Amino acid sequence: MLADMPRRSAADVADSRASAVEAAVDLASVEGLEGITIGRLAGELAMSKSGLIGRFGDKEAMQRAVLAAAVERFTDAVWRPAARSAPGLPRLEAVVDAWIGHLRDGVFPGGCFVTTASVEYDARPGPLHDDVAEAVSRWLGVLEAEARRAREAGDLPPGRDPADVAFELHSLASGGSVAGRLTGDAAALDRTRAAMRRAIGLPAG
Amino acid sequence: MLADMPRRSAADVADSRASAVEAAVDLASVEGLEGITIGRLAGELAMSKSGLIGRFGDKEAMQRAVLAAAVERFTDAVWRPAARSAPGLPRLEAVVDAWIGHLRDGVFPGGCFVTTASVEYDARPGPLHDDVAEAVSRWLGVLEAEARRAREAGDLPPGRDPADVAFELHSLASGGSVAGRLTGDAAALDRTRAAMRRAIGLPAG
DNA sequence: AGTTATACAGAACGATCGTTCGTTCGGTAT
DNA sequence: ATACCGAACGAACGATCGTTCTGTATAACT
Repeated sequence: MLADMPRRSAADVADSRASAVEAAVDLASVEGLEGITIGRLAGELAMSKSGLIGRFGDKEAMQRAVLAAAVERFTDAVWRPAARSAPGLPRLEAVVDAWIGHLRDGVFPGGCFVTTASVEYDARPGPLHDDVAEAVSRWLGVLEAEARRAREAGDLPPGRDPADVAFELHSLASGGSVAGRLTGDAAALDRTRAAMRRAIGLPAG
Repeated sequence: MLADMPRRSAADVADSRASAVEAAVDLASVEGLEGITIGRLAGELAMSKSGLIGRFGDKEAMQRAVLAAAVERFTDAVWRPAARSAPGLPRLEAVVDAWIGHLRDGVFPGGCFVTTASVEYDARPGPLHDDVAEAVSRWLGVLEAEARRAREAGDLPPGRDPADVAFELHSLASGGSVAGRLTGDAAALDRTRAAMRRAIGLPAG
């Protein structure tokens, strides 16, 4: 017997909390993690403020859960598909395509969630800063490892620092997504994709 | 006679309002343009909320004035010094150095102001969105014109689209500044500078 | 000197913020 | 059948939000 199992239907509970978090991810991708309001979110979910926040404890815990869910959504949309490609340069190429694709498909209604969160907390200390920084660092580490494998396979110039490659890919995707969305430049994602491919020595095609 | 001149000492009035705006720029570069609070700002300036907001009319007008001042500060720090270099590639090179330099020097205590504002308003319509978009578009236009001159001088590959170059430079600076600040990567600005130089065909040095 | 306009303080407005209660209700275990 | 847990509610808390109004002191102009 599982002594610490939830007494109530586990599926229902998880669904309720998970759907709240997913709605909050969409809202926060537009308004920012700091722009979330318990009242507004509760209104959209047709539940009471106290009922909503009771699931998390306090607002900060909710924000952290929302961030974690957004990272998960990004991983599902970008990393998981790309990880099916062969390690090294092919996988980096697939990452670029999935990355651009998830921006084009509107996986986050307000643009790249992690970028929004990065800007919100890059100059403000606290647990959320640390969470965002940890997520970005981990992603950069993944990219760097892949770039290193590509270099070892001879698919990148030997002088090219894998950490530089990772950082450049991230900067391009992050900055390009914001600028394109802001100015309404329809070609922005194409420009970004071409620049990212250039960064890993691939033809623009 | 100047019929519509301010009745009060024009210099004093301008100073008072200007210093409020400058303080607000510093605050907003950390907390965001949306994170500014009339109460907080008034407290820092040791004046009343009503006295402060009376200078602008309402909060949105104040935010627009703050944004305009931040753009001016960026122009002073980045464009004006670089514009002394010869048009084309030399000027682009100077822009890169001034751009990185203003980030390194902490011209904005919370990182690049326009990037913060871009993220805040890239998914939210309104006058502030339009102001930010206009500022970014103008800056991209300046970069593009310079890239075009560089290409005409034969300092850039003929196949390279000047708009692509401008967009890539902006993406790198914007995204790199945020990621570096967030993760505390001391080498981030160097990486960004190297990537920006690569984007205009210059050696990393 | 008298008049006028302005800058600012102070107080108050309704709204909303995040949080904390006490209560109710449905489901599970004993 | 009883006890209990957890989810969710409605109501209220003090704090703060942006805004408005009123009074006043001061500077500028006649």
